[in-house]
Amino acid sequence: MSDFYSIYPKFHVAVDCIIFGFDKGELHLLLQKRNFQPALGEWSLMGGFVNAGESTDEAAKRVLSDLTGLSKIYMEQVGAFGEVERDPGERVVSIAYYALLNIRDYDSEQLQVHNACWIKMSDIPDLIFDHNAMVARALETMKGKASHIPISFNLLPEYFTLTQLQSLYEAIYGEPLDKRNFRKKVAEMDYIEKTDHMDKTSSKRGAILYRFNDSAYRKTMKFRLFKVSDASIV
Amino acid sequence: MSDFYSIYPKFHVAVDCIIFGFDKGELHLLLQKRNFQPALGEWSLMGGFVNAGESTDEAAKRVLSDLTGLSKIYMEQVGAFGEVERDPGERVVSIAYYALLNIRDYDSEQLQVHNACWIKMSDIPDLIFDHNAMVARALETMKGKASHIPISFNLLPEYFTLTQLQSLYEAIYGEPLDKRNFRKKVAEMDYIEKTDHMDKTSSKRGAILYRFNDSAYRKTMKFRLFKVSDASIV
DNA sequence: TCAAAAGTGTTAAGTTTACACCCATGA
DNA sequence: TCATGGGTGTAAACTTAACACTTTTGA
Repeated sequence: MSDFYSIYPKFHVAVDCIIFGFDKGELHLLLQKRNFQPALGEWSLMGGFVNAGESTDEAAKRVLSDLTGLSKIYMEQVGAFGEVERDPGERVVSIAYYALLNIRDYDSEQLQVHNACWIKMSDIPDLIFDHNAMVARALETMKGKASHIPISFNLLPEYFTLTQLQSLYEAIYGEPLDKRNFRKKVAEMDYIEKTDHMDKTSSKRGAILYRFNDSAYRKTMKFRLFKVSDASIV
Repeated sequence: MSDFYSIYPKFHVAVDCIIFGFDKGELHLLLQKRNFQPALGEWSLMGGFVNAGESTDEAAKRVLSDLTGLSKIYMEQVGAFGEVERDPGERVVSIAYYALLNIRDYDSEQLQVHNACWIKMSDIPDLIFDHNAMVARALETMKGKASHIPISFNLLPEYFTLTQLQSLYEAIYGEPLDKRNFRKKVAEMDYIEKTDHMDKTSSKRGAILYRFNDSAYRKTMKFRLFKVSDASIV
C-alpha cells in the first residue's frame, strides 16, 4: 500500500450522544454523572471513542445500545466538534449525534449501572468540555427536523393521546399551541390514526389513543405541526 | 498529563469543501482534477488534512483561502463522514463544509494553479470516495438554510438585479418562481435596497441594481423567498 | 421598428389565527 | 355534584398563487 498520508497527524475521534426523552410535559436529556476518568464526578453526555473498523455512525449506535439495551433508536448526526482545546486532556475530534427515545423504554436498572439520569432541559447543569454547546446545536437541529418530518413520535409511546402530542410540540418549541387548531391539523394527517384504545390514566373521561402509521405517512410525506421559525441569531 | 485515551485508536481527520458558485442561471461547484496522489487524474472536492493545533473550522478556512486567496468566505459545516472504507487508502474521517462565493471573485489564474474548474451542478462527474454523497448533503443543508436565512447573497456580486436574484433562487430550488410574486416579497424586505446604479449588460433598457444590507436585516431577521419544502425521502 | 429584458396590480384560493363552551366520569 | 381533562366549529385576517400587459432602448 502506498502511503501518502503518513506525514499528517492523527487524532482520537469520539462520538457524543444527546439523548432526548419526553416526560411530564418537558423534554429531558439522559446525562451521566461520570464514575470514571477523565472528569470523574462531573456531568457529561454519553460518549465513547470510535474504534478501528467501526464507522462513526456505528460507534454512536454502540454507545446508545450499550447504555440502553435498545437497538432501534432514532438517531441523527448533529455535526463535528473540532476545536483544538475542546478536550483539555488531548486532541479529540468529536462527532455529536442526537437520539430520540421513549423515556419508558428505558429501565431504571440501566440508569443505575451507568450512573445516568434524566434531567429536564430547563435544569441542565454545566457539562464537561463543549457538551453544553453540543446540546444547544442538537436541539436546534432536532427542532428544525421535527417541524417538517414526523420524528417526534419516537419520543412517545406507540399509543398516545392528542393532549400528549400537543404537549410534546409545546415542549420542543417552547410555546403554547391552540388546542382546536392543533387538532384540526392532526385530523388532516391520515397517518396519525385513531385507535379503539383509550387512555384512562390522565382523566376521568378517558382520551382516545392514536398511533403513527409510518407507511401511510410515506405515501404523502406531508407533515407540519408547527410553524417554521424565523432565524435565531446566527 | 494523565493518559486515559492511549488505548483508543487515532485516525486522520480531513476536511472537504463543497464550494458553490452561481453563473448563467446555474449553480456550479469548484472541483479539482487531481494533479497529485492519491487518486491522481480523478475529480474531487477541494480538501486537506487537519493539522495539529488547528481546529476543523480553521482547516476548512485554510483550504479555502489557499485555493482562492479569499479570506472572508461564507462557510458552514455539513457534517462528518465516517464510514470505515470511505477512503480506500487509509482510515480517514472527513468533515465536510460548504462555502458560497461569488464566482467573479475568483480569478482564473488560481484555477490553473490548482487544476480546478467550475462545473455546473447538472454536470457533476463521478468524484472520488464519498464526495458525491457530500455534495448531495451539502446541497440539502444549503437549501434548508437558504430558505429562511439570507445566505444566498454570498453567491452574488455586491450589486445585483432582481432578475439575477430570482434566477438564483430558481437555481437553488430547481423550480420556476413567479416574477411578480417574487418582486412583491423582495419589496417587503427593506434590507434588500434599491441603489441608484443600473446594470446595462443584460438588457437594453437596463435594470436597477440592488444590494443586501446585513445590518438592516439583523433588525428584523425576517426572510423568506422560497416556500419551505416538504420532506424528501429520508 | 422590433426584439429582449424590465417592470408593474388585482383577485381568488387557501391557510392561519383567535376564540368558548359542552361532555364524560371518578372521586 | 363538581372538578378535571377531553373534545368540538366558525369567522376574520392574512398569505399565497395565478395571471398579461406596458416600458425602454440598442441593434
